[in-house]
Amino acid sequence: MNKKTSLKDIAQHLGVSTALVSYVINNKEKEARVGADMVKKIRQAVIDMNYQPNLVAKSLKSGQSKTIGLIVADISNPFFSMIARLIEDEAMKLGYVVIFGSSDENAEKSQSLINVYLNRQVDGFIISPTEHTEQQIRAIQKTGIPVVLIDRYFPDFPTDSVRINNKEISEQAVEHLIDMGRKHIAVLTYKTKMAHITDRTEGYKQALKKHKIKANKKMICEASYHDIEKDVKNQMLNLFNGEQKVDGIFFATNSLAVLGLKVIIGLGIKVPDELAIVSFDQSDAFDFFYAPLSYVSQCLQQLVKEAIGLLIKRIQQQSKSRGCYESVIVEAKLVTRES
Amino acid sequence: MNKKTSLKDIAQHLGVSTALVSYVINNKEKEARVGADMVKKIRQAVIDMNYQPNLVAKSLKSGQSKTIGLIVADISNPFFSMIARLIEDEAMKLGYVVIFGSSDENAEKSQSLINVYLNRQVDGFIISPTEHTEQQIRAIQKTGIPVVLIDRYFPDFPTDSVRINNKEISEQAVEHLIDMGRKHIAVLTYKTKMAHITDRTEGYKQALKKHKIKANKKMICEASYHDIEKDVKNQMLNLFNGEQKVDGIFFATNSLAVLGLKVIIGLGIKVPDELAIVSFDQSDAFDFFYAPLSYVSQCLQQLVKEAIGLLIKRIQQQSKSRGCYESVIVEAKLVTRES
DNA sequence: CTGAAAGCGCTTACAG
DNA sequence: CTGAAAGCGCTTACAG
Repeated sequence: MNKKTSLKDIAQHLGVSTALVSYVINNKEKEARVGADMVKKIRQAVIDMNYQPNLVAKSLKSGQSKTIGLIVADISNPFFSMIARLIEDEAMKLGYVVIFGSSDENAEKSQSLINVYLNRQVDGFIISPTEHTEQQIRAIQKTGIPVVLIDRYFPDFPTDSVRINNKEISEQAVEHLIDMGRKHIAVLTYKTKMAHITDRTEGYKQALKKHKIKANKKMICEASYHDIEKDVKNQMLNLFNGEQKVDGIFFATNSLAVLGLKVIIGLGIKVPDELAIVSFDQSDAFDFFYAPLSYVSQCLQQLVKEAIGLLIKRIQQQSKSRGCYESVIVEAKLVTRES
Repeated sequence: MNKKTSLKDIAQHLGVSTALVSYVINNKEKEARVGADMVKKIRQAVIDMNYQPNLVAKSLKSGQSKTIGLIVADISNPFFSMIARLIEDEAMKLGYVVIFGSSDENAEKSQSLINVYLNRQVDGFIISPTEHTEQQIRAIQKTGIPVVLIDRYFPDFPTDSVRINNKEISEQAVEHLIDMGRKHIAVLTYKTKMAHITDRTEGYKQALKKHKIKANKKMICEASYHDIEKDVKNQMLNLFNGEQKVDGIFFATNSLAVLGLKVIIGLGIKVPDELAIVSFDQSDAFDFFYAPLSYVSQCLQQLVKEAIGLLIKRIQQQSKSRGCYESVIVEAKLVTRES
């Protein structure tokens, strides 16, 4: 358990002040005009004594923890774990470490995660927020610690955010179904007020409108986050067992698509003959479906890159440019396949 | 950007020493015999001034960062992201935060993650290690910081570790295939020396031996981590296009199973008529396969619970019991379905 | 019951 | 070119 060697240990060992050692370690020997032989001696001692800086002390002194706090709905959801992975890579490159937490679509959990992160002095937040957390985000902003929303956002609320063009791409997706000759198109979405989802429903409506297809409330199926399996099942069964014909469906997320597809398989509905499908995002599962699904492809890599870029920029400019926020929209694209 | 209020601010505001405030905040007013009205005044000020402790300073002083460093092969792999999620939940409950990193089966990345975590003074490590990292683990142990291996382990190397009974459950899985009347059973596994995988191949061999089925090297297919898609494809095509009959296959992980199944589907092989299958772990994808797969189910929840439990125990007993390590084996079970 | 002070490991103006 | 010293925000023996 040989205690870790500190700056002081090296200084004592060499009979010099800690200041010298600190300068050399941080490669500031130039600025501090440390003697060349002193530099050599110190560098050697650093190696000999296997010195490892205590980053906690450094953080306390510098006020920078070099830590990013990540909050998503659920890190075990493939969509978010992929985002987490990409954030990790980008952050590491820049000398940051990522701490993560899952809010489970629960505003209280979100708040408690934020509190923990604040107390731990994270340098910045990347959050995919949950309903009713506007004030939490606002509170972070007030502290002056940068926060960038990713994927999800609040349209009436000024924040830095990075997301895709949900509405437009959804419109395109549904238009694709219409182009394939479908006229009775349903959508399966979440029961939520979050804009990234309602935008998708909006896009759906707009596509119908554009092509003069009358919207029908029954064709809009909503599942709650908390009872998703049961809800999807019920909604889908209602939809396909109703008197209303359905020959196309748009899934607003891949989790919904995975569950929805199961029902479709269970009902023995033939894709694409009886039903054409477009989904959001990819899933391993889709590859096992006999008709490869058409889907909306978001470039998560780019999404993350923009988010980290923006966050780091904010961290560096600090307190300046308060109250001036940026929205980055990454273009998603439609990949059409057999479904 | 109203600077955060510190202990000192409160003390000054009240005209008392920081010691008092510290005691009250940490609920040590009893031990320190702080006056009741003083306690009241301080508690009020803490609320009024919206005091939030600086955990970095606390860490520096206490030597405890209340942080756990998690290293897995790839956080975006569903197996690991599920583990991450469970670790997060357990850790949070205990007041710990988790920082994560992906080693990509690369010893150098693993080392650099470990270094970063050490410098950041994590209180403990949970690692699913990569090949050739024994010495890295050893080095952590030497520092006195607890490390628990999860899922993967080094058989000839003393560490705390939590894992399943890979060999026995694999033997059972293959025996199940034999019980179903299969005699020409292949295994698809990784090309690695890591014991959690080789144990599975051993279990396979043992099952054959027990039932007096001659082993055949050609039936053991290995894919490398780094070229998994191509390797699986080639190996599987070789296997099924060879003159050797194959009527059963055991997939050593779910990633392998997902890729392997695609080939099987591509070749139009009928499951279970022509080929019986047992896989490791679950996947969303399997639900879309026409014959629900039999699989080995590991209880990740329990795995994580044991791992965190062991880690916390080590953290608490600190330096004591050096060189004495524990291996916890969680029993996996075989779930048999149609395949 | 309360305060003054040292110290965790580091950085950085300021002297000399 | 180098050292002494203050300070980041906290805790905790030690006096009184």
